Amino acid sequence: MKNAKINIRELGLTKQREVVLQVIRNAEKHLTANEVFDRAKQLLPTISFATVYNSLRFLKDAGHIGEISFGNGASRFDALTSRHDHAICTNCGKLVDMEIELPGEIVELATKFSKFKLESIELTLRGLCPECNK
Amino acid sequence: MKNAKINIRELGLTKQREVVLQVIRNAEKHLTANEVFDRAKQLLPTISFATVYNSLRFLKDAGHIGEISFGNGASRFDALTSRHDHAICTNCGKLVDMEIELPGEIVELATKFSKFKLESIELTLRGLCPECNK
DNA sequence: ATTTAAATTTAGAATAATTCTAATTCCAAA
DNA sequence: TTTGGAATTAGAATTATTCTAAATTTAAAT
Repeated sequence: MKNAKINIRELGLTKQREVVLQVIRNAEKHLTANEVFDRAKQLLPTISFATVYNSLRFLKDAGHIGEISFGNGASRFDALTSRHDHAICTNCGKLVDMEIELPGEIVELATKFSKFKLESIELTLRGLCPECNK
Repeated sequence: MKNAKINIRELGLTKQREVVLQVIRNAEKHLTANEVFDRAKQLLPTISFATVYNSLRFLKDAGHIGEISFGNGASRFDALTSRHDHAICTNCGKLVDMEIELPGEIVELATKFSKFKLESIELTLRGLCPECNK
């Protein structure tokens, strides 16, 4: 057989990028770039900070991960399973994933209104998480 | 008559904060903190950068302005007229306000799902703006 | 096997964005 | 007036992210 070797570059998954993706997939919460770096370094001690950022961008552009960002502090990243929404606590910053089914008419309305070619759409709820609301 | 003088501090509107608010209200687009600073300085040359940031936080907490933030670059601020949504171009960063009426059931669902005490909820559409889609 | 060219990684510097600090000023109430 | 608390100022400090240039890795071509 010819060409038994897989061209890793075509898939775009270098060792470093794979590690970054694993870290994010295995995380119990949404990590910042810094946290991803710390964990990635445990798996691949030579990985550099710049590579983590490069990988995050690459993985995001490739649609493997999502970036969530609010007015405060660093962006956080999550594994993209499917379309989902977020709730963020205005007091402690706690971030929660939500699965809300958006009615088609809402999506249509937003697309028409903005005249944008839609890539993604999400709902963001801000408020107090149960702990902060006590 | 007693107490004819208004206690400016109770309203919270110092000269600086008023200027910042004016700048945002009069802006033809969504400004970054930096842009707000530049414009505020033209109206009130002694205003400092820190004060702009403090004022932005104050005005935001008071509900007079909104902060919009994506994974890239600086936050942007807009005058809060009423609840509204945003579309952001993934290519050029163009930011557009939208007025989409969210069905009550969606809001309810999100509130129930997250168990958060709701403060605000908004829709964010990402995609290509008409110019970038050509 | 070797060479090549392009992409990627690395380490650290540089930049951008935001917050903090300490001294000063402003303001309303006493 | 004096006073105490809040706000402002200037600039330093911190945090977050991107850039740079040299070294390395990779797949394809020789």
